[in-house]
Amino acid sequence: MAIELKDLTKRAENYSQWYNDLVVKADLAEQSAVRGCMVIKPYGYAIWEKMQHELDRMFKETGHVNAYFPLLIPKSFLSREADHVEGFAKECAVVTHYRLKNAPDGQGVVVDPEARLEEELIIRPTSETIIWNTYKNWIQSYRDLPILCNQWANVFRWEMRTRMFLRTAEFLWQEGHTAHATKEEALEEAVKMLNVYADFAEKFMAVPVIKGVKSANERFAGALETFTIEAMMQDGKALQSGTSHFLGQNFAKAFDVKFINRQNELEYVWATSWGVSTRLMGALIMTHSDDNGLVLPPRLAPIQVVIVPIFKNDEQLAIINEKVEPIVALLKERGISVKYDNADNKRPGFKFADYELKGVPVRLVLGARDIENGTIEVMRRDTLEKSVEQLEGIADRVVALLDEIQDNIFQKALRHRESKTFVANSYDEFKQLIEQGGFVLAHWDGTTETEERVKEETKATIRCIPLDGDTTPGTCIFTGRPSARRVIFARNY
RNA sequence: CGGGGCGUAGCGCAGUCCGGUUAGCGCACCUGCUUUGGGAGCAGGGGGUCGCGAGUUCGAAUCUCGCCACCCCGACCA
Repeated sequence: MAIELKDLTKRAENYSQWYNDLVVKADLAEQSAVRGCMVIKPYGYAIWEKMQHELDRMFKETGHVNAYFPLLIPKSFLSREADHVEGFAKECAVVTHYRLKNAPDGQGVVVDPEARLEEELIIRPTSETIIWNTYKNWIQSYRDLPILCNQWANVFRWEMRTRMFLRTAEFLWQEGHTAHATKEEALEEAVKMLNVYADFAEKFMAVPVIKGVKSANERFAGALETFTIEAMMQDGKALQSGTSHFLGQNFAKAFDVKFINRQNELEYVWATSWGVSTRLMGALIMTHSDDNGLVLPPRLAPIQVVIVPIFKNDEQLAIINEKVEPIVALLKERGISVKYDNADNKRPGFKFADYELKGVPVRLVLGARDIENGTIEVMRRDTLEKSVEQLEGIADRVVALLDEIQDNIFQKALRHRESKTFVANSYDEFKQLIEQGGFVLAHWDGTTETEERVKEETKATIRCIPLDGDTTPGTCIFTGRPSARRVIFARNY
């Protein structure tokens, strides 16, 4: 991990540069040889696994079950829903053949032209189509509803431009796909899952989010309504961190999924879909990290506590080992993931810097001095503050400290968002505020046309129409026409 | 897909303009000794199809053409 400390501040000035140079090297991910795809290294994957674990638990608590659907989708499926195909057609990878053969010139292999597929297959950019094609066979009666399935999978979108974690060609995600007997129930489901996402973001990732509805322009291809959670990164740009879609009967109609309702009438099924992806890793990194590296929320940190011994020889280490053992046991008892790094091939200073880079929330240091005094050094990653404390009862204080860190980084991110959230009452004011970065609350006349014009002129888009907050009507900053309420504008990733 | 940049050891780079000893430097790696409370010091050592393919030339990391990949800005998107 060849990170020059003196370079970090400099790198932080250019966020993307920092992001790639520091975070990628911090054992999280690296570009693979495949265009726009990423390798997530073990430490980074461990963070994703923690996220998966918590989300999966929350999905199950809300009555969902996991299933798995095929990676390859017949091309014709994509064209069934008009908006959907328009939204995804431009970024689909297509499988055309099923066999290779030895090259005629003996050099390597070539695609066997004899093995052309009758119908091309699309590598799923999202699974609505193949899932609804399957649901058709699962649903006959209102008694078969609702279907509340989630899938953990990879998807692939041939993006023109990729960005590590935020927009890779292949990414990991979960996609929930539900089927309901009534519109009300489907809408309720979409909102319920939005709330699950918001809870996860705030309680586990310690990332404050704004829940809202997307404007027609930013809506998911094929949805009637898209709900979103929007987070603000440290540079003031917005990041769409999760979406939940009310799909109406669009996919049911496209795939002819009908059911007999209680009145013995044939009716189309109502649908939702919702997803979060490895983009959340990007959100986590870009919300909390500092010049020393990652800052992970304790609830998602693969290693929550690291213990570093300071010793000059084996005898000293043996004494420290003895002291550390019960601490490790006590912490594990309390469900804390703890690593005791007593390797003698790296010096303490190196370990300190390394675990900071990896974002380990709490570091305990124990040396001969502490053994003598019955003390232990405690360092918290969020503030980098060190304190010397009594060894006695340290496990309980560490547990409390982890909670404190979790809360502190959330509050810090919240304060940051609040300090960069502005109200604009004129277009001039709006342009100036957008330029300095952050969320700008402004009145909008509700038209796609206005949104497009503002985007062209300022690069800012409507991130969402918030579900909560001020609903006082006013006049559009751009056209002066009536506006129902203020919406959030920002530049985004 | 348009504009710009870049590709040389695991990582970061110099060398390229103006072709010419054995392709360098820092970090990392290996060995030894000394060190160990904030990224250790000294000594020695290993590691390269210079992105790929053609071409020009007595000679190419260096010049020409083609291709590929990555980064940044746009358009597109989670």
